Amino acid sequence: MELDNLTESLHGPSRRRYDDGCGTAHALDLIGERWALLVMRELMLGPKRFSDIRADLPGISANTLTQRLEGLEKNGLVLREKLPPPASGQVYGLTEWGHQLLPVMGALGRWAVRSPDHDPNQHFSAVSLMLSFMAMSQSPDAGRLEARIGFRLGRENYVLTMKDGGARAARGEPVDTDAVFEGAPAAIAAAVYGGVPLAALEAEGALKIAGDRALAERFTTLFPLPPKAPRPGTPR
Amino acid sequence: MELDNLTESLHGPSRRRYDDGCGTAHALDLIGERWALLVMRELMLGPKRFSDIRADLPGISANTLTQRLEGLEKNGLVLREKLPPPASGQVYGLTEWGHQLLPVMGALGRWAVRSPDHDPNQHFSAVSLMLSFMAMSQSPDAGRLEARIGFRLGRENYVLTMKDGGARAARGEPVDTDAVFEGAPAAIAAAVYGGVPLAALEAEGALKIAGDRALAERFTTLFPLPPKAPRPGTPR
DNA sequence: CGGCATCCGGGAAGATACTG
DNA sequence: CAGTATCTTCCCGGATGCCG
Repeated sequence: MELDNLTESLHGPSRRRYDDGCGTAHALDLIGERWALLVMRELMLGPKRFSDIRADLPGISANTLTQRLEGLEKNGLVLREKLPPPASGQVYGLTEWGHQLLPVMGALGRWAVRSPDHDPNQHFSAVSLMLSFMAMSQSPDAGRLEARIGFRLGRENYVLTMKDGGARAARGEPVDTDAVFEGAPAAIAAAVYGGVPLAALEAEGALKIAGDRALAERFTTLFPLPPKAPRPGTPR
Repeated sequence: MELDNLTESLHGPSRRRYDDGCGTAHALDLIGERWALLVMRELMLGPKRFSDIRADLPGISANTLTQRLEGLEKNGLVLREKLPPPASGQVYGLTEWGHQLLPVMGALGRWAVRSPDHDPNQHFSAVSLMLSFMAMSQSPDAGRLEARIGFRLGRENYVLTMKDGGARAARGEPVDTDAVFEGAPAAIAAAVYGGVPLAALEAEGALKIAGDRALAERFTTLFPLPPKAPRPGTPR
């Protein structure tokens, strides 16, 4: 019996997976480890280098990021790509299937922000800010604005195209945009989700607006957070 | 410095949470710990006792289950309810907000079963089997069957009501049902998702069918698994 | 029986330093 | 820039035991 335990602990058939045929359980085997889902999030708008992922996920260690990327690649969600010679180096991108996790992440996020403990005034990565706009524009009460909004978020620039009550973000220089936000993602999140007035953020130099300022002002009101769940909760 | 580390480890502001304003990250703070999502799953069709949750989640330790239930209760997802005097004891149920995680879990599961590594011929809990029917009936290619199917799954009995291309499961005795499956959840999963013929399962005594047998046969073909994602994956 | 406290072993995650 | 090496900390799982 001791021998059995030994051999099982050495190369057991299932070390730390849920042995469960349910799809949800399998999802946890795929992306349930710590940081895995946030790594996926950072790759949702295009491939990234190791260092950039790490910079956008403050708190993850290089060691852990290496392990997560290895695991996600082994599971068929992430691809390691070599950049063409001029910009030598390698980046990590999502497979088609991996990218299909995007709407699920959106639904998960919309559910989670109803938490009484959720605080939008915290760190925001550039990608998570853009994804949050896409996710919240799927809400029933999404604005019907049609516009192209640019974002200069330090290293990364994005354009958000709003059309037919939905929003779609893409990396790229803000050209042909109606308005441009420039600042840290957290500052923009404070304006849109935290209720901080644009003027206050501009006054302290956290944010700069270019283009149609009235449009920018209106943009900050487009994504109302869903109502919080009651604290004590009601039985069902 | 040692002192700082000590005090921080004792009541630090954030020991192992992601300090991230993004909704998806907050979701992981709520339900990202190991087993947490599966505990939620087990409560989706009604309150359960500690021991029953544990019995349906082989592999979880009593210790861990206690911690998860505490955490989920603190986060406002789970409620500890006292049963009325006759059946003394206590059960754990979901709050309204906690129950709203159901469609998100469904989407997550539908995404995950496209994994090349997913194997439906494994352990299935009674709840996860019923939830899988609800999730898969939301697929675009859901059958248009209208029927009431009963399930006798050991301790727990359920009725699945199929209507308007959707399925809804509820605990309860199979009464007024068109057909009844009786057996272990894994056996029924083998028939529906694993492609094992009903007759084979009946022959080995793993399954019994009552009522309209042709309907039962047809039921097993109603939930085709989505196509697998390609193994090497294509870049996007 | 239901639930919680405690101890132990193994392994994953975090911090730091270092290398090609 | 892209990781690896090493060490420490802490979480998870198993076992046992206590208590209502």
